[in-house]
Amino acid sequence: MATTLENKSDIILNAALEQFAESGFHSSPVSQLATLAKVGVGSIYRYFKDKDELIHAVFTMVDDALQKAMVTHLDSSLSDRQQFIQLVTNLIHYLNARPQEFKFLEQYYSSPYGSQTKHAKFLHEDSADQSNPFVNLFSGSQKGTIKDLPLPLYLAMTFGPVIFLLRDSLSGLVTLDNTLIQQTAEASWNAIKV
Amino acid sequence: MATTLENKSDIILNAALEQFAESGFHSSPVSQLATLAKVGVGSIYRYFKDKDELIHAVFTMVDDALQKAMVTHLDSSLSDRQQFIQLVTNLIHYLNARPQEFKFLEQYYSSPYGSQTKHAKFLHEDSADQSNPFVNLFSGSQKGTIKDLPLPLYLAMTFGPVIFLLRDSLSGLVTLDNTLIQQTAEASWNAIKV
DNA sequence: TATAACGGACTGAACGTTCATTCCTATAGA
DNA sequence: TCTATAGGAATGAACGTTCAGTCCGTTATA
Repeated sequence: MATTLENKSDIILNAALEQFAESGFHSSPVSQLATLAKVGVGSIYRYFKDKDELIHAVFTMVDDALQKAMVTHLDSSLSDRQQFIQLVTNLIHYLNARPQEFKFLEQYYSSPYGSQTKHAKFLHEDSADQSNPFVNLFSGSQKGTIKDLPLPLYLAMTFGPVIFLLRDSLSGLVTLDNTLIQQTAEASWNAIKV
Repeated sequence: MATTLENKSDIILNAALEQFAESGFHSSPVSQLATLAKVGVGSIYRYFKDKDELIHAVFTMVDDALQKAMVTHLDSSLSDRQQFIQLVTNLIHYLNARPQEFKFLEQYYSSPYGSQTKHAKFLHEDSADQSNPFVNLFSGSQKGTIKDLPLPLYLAMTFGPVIFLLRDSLSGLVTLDNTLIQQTAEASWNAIKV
């Protein structure tokens, strides 16, 4: 028996991502999610307690993939500068190619759902995790390669501009070509380097 | 005869701002707005065609005030560096003191409502407006004080980090004291200066 | 001045619609 | 046949919007 390529729960999650990104949480009736997923309404409630749980599950799926994408090719043999630019570049390329994921995250974070979740990850437990290449990078201040600034400011200078640009790219105001991506990564680096 | 301090339309707008910031557009029934504004439901529909128009009107009110706040003390006798830092500082102080305005704007921009509106202002008509101190500032590349970069990147480096930090401040992850504000403004400046 | 009629601002109960969720029937696998 | 899974019509709650009636300041009349 051939196993289905995706199990039903994943089919629902991906349909939900598409619909949420397109129409927003509140203009995405469960009935419509069901139609898009080619599934009965009832089936959605077999896999997810309610619509809220479904939204959180989509977030987890999207966020996990993003975390992985961010740190690819980020090995510690590279200079701090190279690592930083790699990270920013990863982030832009990944999200710019995935407007649905980006729209979903934007919406999630600026809604009651994401207000708790947050990227608090970086500000708390992870800070102590020495195996996280991301955290290691920002300890560069001890090596004298980046300024000694509060962690939240590193994060703001790294992610803030990227998010802003991605928004503009998504709405067609900007074309995020390789030149612009490189300029962005370097400008951010200049903001925090010594 | 003493005129009322606020007319009814303003009372409704302010109540709506408060409620929207607190609960989001979709968890703010018109009936609740009416209660908060101490007004009958019907009165809201005397001043605004429907809920959508009310949301857009709140945006206009908030955005106008923000635009003004941003360019205070921004006269062209100051150096480009000083002007830039003044602008970023203005922005942070203003919005950090007004969580409702900030939450509302965040929500508005990442919703179907704001997807059209956008800050496209800066990218289009205003670009030619020589009297706008904001636009003048970014022409500094011709004077050799800031790098020659695409306008969208200036905007991203200016507003991106600020928005990111304000989010963290709002959720209590960061305290935006004067030191941090100054560090932020300077880091952004370093990103774009020659 | 005293009284009556007018008209626009205001109100909230009622309406129709939309939605999340439930529940019961149909189907497939063992 | 028995059990687990899927489906979608039915349900009831919540919402945006309407509108018939009320209120009250102003104007006209005597």
